[in-house]
Amino acid sequence: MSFSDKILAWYHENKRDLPWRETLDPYKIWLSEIILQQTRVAQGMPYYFRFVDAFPTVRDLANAEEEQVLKLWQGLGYYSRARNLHAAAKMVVQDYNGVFPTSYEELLKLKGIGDYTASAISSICFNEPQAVVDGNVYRVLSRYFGVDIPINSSEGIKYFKQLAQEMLPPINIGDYNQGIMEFGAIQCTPKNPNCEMCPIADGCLALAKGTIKNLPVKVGKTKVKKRYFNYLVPISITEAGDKITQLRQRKGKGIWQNLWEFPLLETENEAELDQIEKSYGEILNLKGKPQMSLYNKEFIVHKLSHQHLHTKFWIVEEVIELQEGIAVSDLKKYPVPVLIAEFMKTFKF
DNA sequence: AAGGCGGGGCG
DNA sequence: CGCCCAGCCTT
Repeated sequence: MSFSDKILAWYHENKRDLPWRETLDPYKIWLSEIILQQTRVAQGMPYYFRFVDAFPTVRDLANAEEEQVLKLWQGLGYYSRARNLHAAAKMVVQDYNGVFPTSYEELLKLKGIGDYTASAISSICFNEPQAVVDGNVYRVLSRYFGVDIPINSSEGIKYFKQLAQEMLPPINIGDYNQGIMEFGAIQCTPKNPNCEMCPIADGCLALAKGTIKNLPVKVGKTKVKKRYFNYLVPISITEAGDKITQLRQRKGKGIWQNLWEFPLLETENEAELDQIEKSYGEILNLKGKPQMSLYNKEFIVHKLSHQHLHTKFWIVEEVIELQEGIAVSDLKKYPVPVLIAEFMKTFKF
C-alpha cells in the first residue's frame, strides 16, 4: 500500500464525526476552515454552529454588519479572520454573484484565503489536486521523511508544499487531505505520538532514527512584550436615571482592531494613582475631577501570544459631565476582547 | 524574510 | 511555563 492509501485507510477507520464533514457546501467548508485556522476543533466548534445558524448562506453573511460578525467571533481571537471573512463574503456576492469560486486560483483571490485554505476548499469541495499543508501535515511529513528543514523558513514552506503535492493520491483528494490532517491531530501528535500503533511506522524515518521528538524543526523565538494598560471606566447616571459608561473602538494597527474597549491610557511602566489623575481628564474629556478608585489591586495579566498585558481598571464615578455614553445594559451588544468581557462579567456596575 | 495577530489546552 | 493549534497579511 502506498503512503496515501494507508492514510486513507486510517482515516476511514478513525475519522471524527464533525459537523462540517456532513456537507460539501463550499460556503460551510470555507467557514469551518477559517474558524479552524490556528484553532483547535473543540474551541472552534461552537463558533461554527453559531455562524451557520446566524448566516445560513454567504449572502446572509455579506449583508450583515461587521459589528455583528465581530460579536459572533468574540472570544475566538485573531479577529482579522472575522473582518476578512466578512469582506470575502461581500466579494463572493459582488464578484461571483453569490456563488463560491471553484478553483484554487480563484479562491486564493478572496480575502483571508491563503494557500492552505484554497487547497482545502478546492480539494474537499471540487476534488482539485491541491495538497493542504497545515501544522499537522508539516509534522507528519517531516517525521515520516525525516526532514529537518525549518517549516517556517521560505525554503521549508516551498519544500513541504511540493512534498505534500507528490504524495497526493490519484483520487479522493479531499478525503486524503483531511485524513493526513486528522492523522496528525490524533495519531502523530506533537507530544507523545502513538508510534506503537502507527500504520505508517514501517517507513517512518524519524522513528527509525529516534528523532521524532526533534521534528518538525521550527526557527525563531517568541519574545513576549510587556505592556501596561490602564482602563478608565467612567460611570454616570443620566437625568432619566440610566447608568451609562463609555466604550471606544480600537482603530489602526495592532491588537483587537475594530473591537471595543473602555477609554485606555497605556503607560511605559506600572502607573499609580497620581499619574492617572494627571491624564484622565483629557482622555475622558472632562473639566472637573470626579472621584476615582482602583478596581483591581493586583494586575490583571492578560496573555496574548506575543504580549502580556498588565492591566488596571480605574473606576471614575459620578461623571456628571459625561456627554455621550452608552447604557450599561447595552454593553453586551458590543464586540469586546476577552479581557474586557471578563471585567464586565465580574464588575457590578 | 520576518513580525504581528488571540485565546485556550496540554505536558 | 513553553509549545502548539485545519494560517494569513503586512512590511
